[in-house]
Amino acid sequence: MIKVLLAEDQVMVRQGLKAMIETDEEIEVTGEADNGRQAVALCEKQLFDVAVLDIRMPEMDGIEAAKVIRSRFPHMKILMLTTFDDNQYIMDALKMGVSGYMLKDGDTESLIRSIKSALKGGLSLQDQVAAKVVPELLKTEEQETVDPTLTPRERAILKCIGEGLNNKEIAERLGLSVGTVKNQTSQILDKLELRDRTQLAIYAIRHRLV
Amino acid sequence: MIKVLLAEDQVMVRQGLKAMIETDEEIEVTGEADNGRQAVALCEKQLFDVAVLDIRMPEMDGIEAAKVIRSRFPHMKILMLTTFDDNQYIMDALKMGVSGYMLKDGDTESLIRSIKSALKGGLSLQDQVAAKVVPELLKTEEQETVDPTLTPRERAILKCIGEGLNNKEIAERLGLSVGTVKNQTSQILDKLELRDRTQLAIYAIRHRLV
DNA sequence: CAAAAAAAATGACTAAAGTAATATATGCGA
DNA sequence: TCGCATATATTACTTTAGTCATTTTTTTTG
Repeated sequence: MIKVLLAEDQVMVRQGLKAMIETDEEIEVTGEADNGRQAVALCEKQLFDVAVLDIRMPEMDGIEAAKVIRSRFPHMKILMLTTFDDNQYIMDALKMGVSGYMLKDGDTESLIRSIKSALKGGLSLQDQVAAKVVPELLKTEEQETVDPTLTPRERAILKCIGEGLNNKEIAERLGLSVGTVKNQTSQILDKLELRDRTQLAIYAIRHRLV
Repeated sequence: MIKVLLAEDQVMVRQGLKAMIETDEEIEVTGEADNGRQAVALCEKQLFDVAVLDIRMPEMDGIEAAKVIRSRFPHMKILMLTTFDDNQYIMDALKMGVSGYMLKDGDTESLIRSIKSALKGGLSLQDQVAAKVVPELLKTEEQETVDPTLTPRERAILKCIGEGLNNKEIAERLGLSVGTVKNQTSQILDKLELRDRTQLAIYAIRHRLV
């Protein structure tokens, strides 16, 4: 039997959710809370497999509660429940490793499916949520294009600078003289309209050369 | 009626999928292809709403096909279908903006749900896939902790260095003398066991001070 | 208030970075 | 093979960065 803790401040909604969840005979709601603080308190008295937490609650909100539960009862899986697909909340929740982020307007089945999936290590994201959050996450991944007028050699040097090497080390690694490295560096500075190697290192990192 | 293009090289599997999809009376498979090239060719003759593409196909694989379809027929939604939850494929697919990444072992319903969701702008990720890919995406987000022995002033200087300022500029911005900035910089280098400001800039960026 | 601690400044120095003009190779097409 | 372009080197020079010992100023605190 899967033991679920349900935290939601609106009693009607909570009862609805409870009934909904318990239509599945493998799941039982063995604890109910009005707010995050109560939820945490319950965790200290009883054992649960999954916590279903509303994001917005008085006293202690769902994110805070999730944080506490995560650290004190690491075996528990956490599903966040919300009315809004607020971007910042989603990120915060995902960062702390919740097992799902559900909109309340979803159907019965999907909540039940998520509870079971959570226990198997899955992460349930409703399609609308995923559509919003994945591009956001990918944004940091995409690299800006580096100046195409840079020669391969110049790129190599730029990469070295981005690794924090000094001219002597770069010369050794690339089999050049220190003077050449300096000259090339000047070239690169010219092309990229930057001033010194520190700015080059920043450029290299921001353009994911390193 | 939703028009679906189904590309999958194994005929048996394809027929199975087709039957599966067409249990829903709103959806119709109006095109079938053995490989990516055929799929693209079909798109040029017929109109489809959604393309369901197997990742691994002869001639032109699903990723390639998706890329072409994405650019030539941007109104079409694309769902990737795969046996394996291969990380690299997932990333590639997500980057090009597919509407779903499904494992073949999923149930009938979920594929149908995904097709409909795709048309509404949703992104379907199965729980196992999401559980794998989201932490991967978050990894780049999480900041490493900066050395706690740094004083606020030192942090400020480190941040400036990370922005590519030289000592004079830092002195002006923080209302210090150039000499002080140099001294402080030496301090920071000592604490972080680094050699020069270029390495400091790299440190600052990697630790998200800038 | 006065001693101690912390923060900021100075000056003198060395090392490294960056600039610029010029020289020397090295490869490649006419 | 000549000549031209490109890559690499050399040299000499200026500027900036970084070190260190020491001093001044400010802040803290007994």
